[in-house]
This record gives sequence, C-alpha cells and structure tokens, in this order.
Amino acid sequence: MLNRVVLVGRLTKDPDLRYTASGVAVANFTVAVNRPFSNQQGSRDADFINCVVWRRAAENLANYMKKGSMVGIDGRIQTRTFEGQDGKTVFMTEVVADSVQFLESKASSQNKGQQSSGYQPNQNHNQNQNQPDQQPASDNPFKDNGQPIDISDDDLPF
Amino acid sequence: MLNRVVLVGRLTKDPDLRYTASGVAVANFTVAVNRPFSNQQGSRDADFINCVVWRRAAENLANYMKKGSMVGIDGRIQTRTFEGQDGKTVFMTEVVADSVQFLESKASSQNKGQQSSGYQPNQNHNQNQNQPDQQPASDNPFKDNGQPIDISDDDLPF
Amino acid sequence: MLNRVVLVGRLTKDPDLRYTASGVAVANFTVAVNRPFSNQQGSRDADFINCVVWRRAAENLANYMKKGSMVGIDGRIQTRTFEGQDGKTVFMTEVVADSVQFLESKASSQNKGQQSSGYQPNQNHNQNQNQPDQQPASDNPFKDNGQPIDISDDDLPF
Amino acid sequence: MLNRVVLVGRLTKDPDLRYTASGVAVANFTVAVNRPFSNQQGSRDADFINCVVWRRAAENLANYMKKGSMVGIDGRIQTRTFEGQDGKTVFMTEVVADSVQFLESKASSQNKGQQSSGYQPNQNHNQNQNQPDQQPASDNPFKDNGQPIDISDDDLPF
DNA sequence: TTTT
DNA sequence: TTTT
Repeated sequence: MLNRVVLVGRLTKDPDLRYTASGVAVANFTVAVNRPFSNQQGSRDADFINCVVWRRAAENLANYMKKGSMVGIDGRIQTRTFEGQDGKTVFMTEVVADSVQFLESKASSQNKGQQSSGYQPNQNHNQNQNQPDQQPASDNPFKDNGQPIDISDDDLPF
Repeated sequence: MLNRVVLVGRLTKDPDLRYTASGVAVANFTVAVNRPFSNQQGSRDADFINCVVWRRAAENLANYMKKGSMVGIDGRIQTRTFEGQDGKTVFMTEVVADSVQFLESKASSQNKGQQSSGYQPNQNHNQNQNQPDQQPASDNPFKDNGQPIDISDDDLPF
Repeated sequence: MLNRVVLVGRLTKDPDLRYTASGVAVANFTVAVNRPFSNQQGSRDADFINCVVWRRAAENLANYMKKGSMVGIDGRIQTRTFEGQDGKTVFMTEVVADSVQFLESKASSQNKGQQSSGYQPNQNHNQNQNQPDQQPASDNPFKDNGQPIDISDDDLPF
Repeated sequence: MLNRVVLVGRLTKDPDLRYTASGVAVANFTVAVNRPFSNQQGSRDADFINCVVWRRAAENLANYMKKGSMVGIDGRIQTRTFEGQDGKTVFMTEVVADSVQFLESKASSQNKGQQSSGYQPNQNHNQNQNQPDQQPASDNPFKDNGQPIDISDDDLPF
C-alpha cells in the first residue's frame, strides 16, 4: 500500500491555524495548482486542493506564508467522513502534508494578498513561534469559526 | 506547478465503465489504501480514494480488474464542482489516473469478489475490447445510473 | 526543495543486509522496474535502481523478501561520492527508502528464486529478527565482502 | 511497475542543449536539492541529481533557465550503461523529466549565475526557439564536448 | 552485477 | 457507498 502526493502551487488564502483541545497546532489551507494545459475555452483551469498540516510545520506555515505564497507539499491523501450541518454524512478528501516547503522567500511575497488596511502579515501567530508543540495555547482555544469542527486529536497522523 | 499522486491499493468494488456521448470510455473506481500505522483503537484505518481513468486504460481496467484487485495508480488530483440533487454545489476531489498498473495477475485474483452464482468476471465489457476509443458504443449509451451525471467530454484530460 | 521517489518493481537478488560498526542495520538491494512501453526492438527494457534502507525496515526486508519479490518503495534520491578501487572518485546515485512495502505475500513468492539445493529462504537473517536496532550484532560484524565499504553511520538518514 | 520522481531544486549550471543526428533536442542538466535536515557537522548536504529532458521542453529549459534557477521536475529514474574512456562499463542513473516547471520568473533569476563579462543569458539557443522538433539543426550539430557521447535516438522516451 |  |  502506497499513498504519496507531491504538489507545488499557491495558497488561495492565509492559512487557518488552530489548536486542538490538548494544544496541538493544526493548519488548514488550500493550494491552487494550475493545470499544465489550457481547456477548450483557451484558459487554464486550476485544481483547488484542501490540505492540513500539524504541529511545528503548521505554525511555521502560518508564520511565514500567506495568500499567494508558493509552496511545495509532500504528503498523502486522506479521506474522512463527518456530520454535515443538515445531518447528512459529508465525504471529505484532503492532503495531509508531511512537510511544507516554502518556495518563495519572505521578501518576494512581501506585498502579496495584502488588504488595503495597514495589515501586518501573520503577526497574530507570532506568539506561538517558539512554543513547544505540546503546550496548550490558552489564548488560542480551538473554537468554532463557523465551519464544521471536524478536527480532534484522533486525526493526529503521528 | 506540480501535481502528482502515486497510489497502491485495492478496488473497493468492480470498476464502473461508461461512455460519453461522443463514445469516449471512462471508468470510475475507488481505491482503498490502508494506512501504515494503527489508530488509537489498535486497528488500521484506510483511505478510500475516488479515481477516474479515460479511454483505453478505462477499458483495460474494466476488463481485467475487479473488487479486491490490487492496482498501482500514477496520476494527479483533480477538483470539480457540480450541482447536487438538492441544488447545492458539491465539491469533489478525485484522482485522475494517467496510468493504472495491475499488480495482481488475473490468475491470482480469479476467485476474489465472486458472487455465489457462476459469475464470469467482466464478460459484460468484452464487447468493447477491440474497439477504437473514438467510436461511439451505441449499445453502451452514457446514461444515468441514478448518480449525478457530472461527466462530459469537457472533463477529458487530453 | 523536494525530492520524492515512488517505485514498484522486483528485487533482482536477495537483499544484502549488513550492520554498521555501531550495530545499525542497513540493507542494499536493486529493484528492476519494467518500462511501460517496448523499445525499438519490440522488447521491454527495465531500469535497475539501487536502493538502501535502514534499521527495522532493513531487517524486515531481509527477512521477508528475496530475489523476484515485488516491492513498493517510498523514498528519495541520494547522491554520494566515494573512492573507487583505482583511486578515482566514483559518483553513485541510489534511492534511500523511507518505507518498503511488500506487494507479494510470503506464500506467493514461496518458490521464487530458489536454488536447486534445499535452500531455506532468509534463514540466515532470522537471528536478528527480534533484536532492537541499536544493539550491535556481534555475530554479524560489518565487514568487507569484496565491495568498496562506503557505508558508515554518517550516512544515516535520521 | 511504477517509477515516478518529483524534484524541486536549483540548476547547478546552465543546461547543456544538444541535438541528436536526426535533429531531436535533448538537454542535460543537474539539479541540486538540499536535504531537509543538517548533517552531523551542522551543515546541510545536497543531492546532485543528473537529469535529461527531450524535445520542446529541452529547448524551453535552455532558453529560460540557467545556473541557479529553481525548477520542478516530474519524471522517472532511468539507468543506462555505457563504455567509459578506459573501456570499462559505466553505470549511470539519471532522471528523465517528463516535464520541467519553471519556479522562478525570468525576472527574479535575471542576475544569477552571470559571468563578469557582458554575457547575454541563453541567446545562443534562441535560433532554435521556433523550430519544429524533427528538423535537423544543421548549425547545432550533435558533437562531442569532451564528455562521453552516450546519447542516441535509441534513448528517446517516446 | 540484473527481476516476472 | 468501501478493499485484503
């Protein structure tokens, strides 16, 4: 049995960093990968691939990358099932990243995905930068942001 | 931009071969890939990954493989969006196989996934075996099997 | 930076298990992977890819697989340089396996690669089967078999 | 049988574009991929992986990339054997790229790998830019540059 | 030095 | 809706 995925693409939005109840960091993000050839209308489609990454790599991602940043992903495909808002079972396919590679230096992505306000990229995550994975981040509780909460420590890949 | 997937796993059911209106063969199937390590309950989870393959490889898959057969997949992740039964947009992630490798000789999978009746594996597809891809298979119209029809020639990868 | 390799092929000979001076198991082996298409002479070429695997996975490989066994490899390409017999620098490219998947049950490869003598497959490695990685295998010293000794603990990938 | 490689790294020198006797473009190049972790001396090793690419992609590589450029490679491992200068058989392992992705815009790699002279990057290859693959490039004969000539049309992957 |  |  083998299950391996390699992606190179750009983040469709800033990564979404959270912490499980026991304080393990997890970041969700989507990578847009342009297809190599154009479609019948002459434009080039992209695939929008949902990804997750855990622990230290999650915090690094949130600290260093944002909307538009180019990343390389080495991971595997994971399928999950959860209860939708309407009580129906939802099937979900995502890539669990074993490692995330930053393919764009901080400098070169400096002004990407910036809002018109004086938004300082990623500063909100800086507090966790040097903190061991296992330590619960009490000021960063793992709480609902309006999306189904389907992440628990059970999903921890290792 | 890079998007590459390699899988080795087993078919969860017989492949589902159909033809588009213009007569191009397409097979849908799901591959179960067991995870390398056991979960907290001590059993081993699997991921159930939806796959598609086109043309000649689709017909070969349907002719030679069935439920339980072990396959190797080389492909890429594709995301699509379609109208669900309830009118809502459904997001779909699947693997488009560039090639499907048969990792189990016909002999060794001979008696797998067999019904109690004297079922002859895959004989229903034999009619298309030597038929060029582009020729419409008039006796095999691409019609609704109760699942959303979200496949058209537009999805052809090449 | 990304470096990922996935192979499915057959061992060209029994794996060669050794131990470093500090007792870490390492197995060298070659995987033959047939090319998907035939060459201009109508036959199908193969690539013969040198691989290494360390520790527990090395011992498992030596215990369960032999010449002709089908394996799946997940790893990375490594290049090394060493002093040849003639004093010249030799460049070496090999795949370091992170994991080796056995794609053929012991039963089905039972009678493969067998010598005419009553050879019991792999029995010579059984002594190390339940032994922790770190324990030096005193009866299995890491010594020259006539090939350049270019393996040391420095090559340990983790 | 499966044989898939994905690399992201930087060219160690300008790509070496040549043409076979029948006019097919082929480019040889080496990709340096830094290992993710540091070695026992605290520095980070790299693997230097020899690659080949054919036809149009070879010409694009030579036209747009140079020493230091970052590329993504999707391909397979190939092993070959050829007669060395001393008459001995040399074993060679390289990656045959199915596609080469440019991960750095021309602009951002503008001043990399530049000589002190007023060297105009890649201008020497421009003559072949719009030329069909099959047309022999008479002003670009496939000739010895001091390295063993081990490339012929027989090596064409498709 | 090559496997089915 | 899941395979050995």
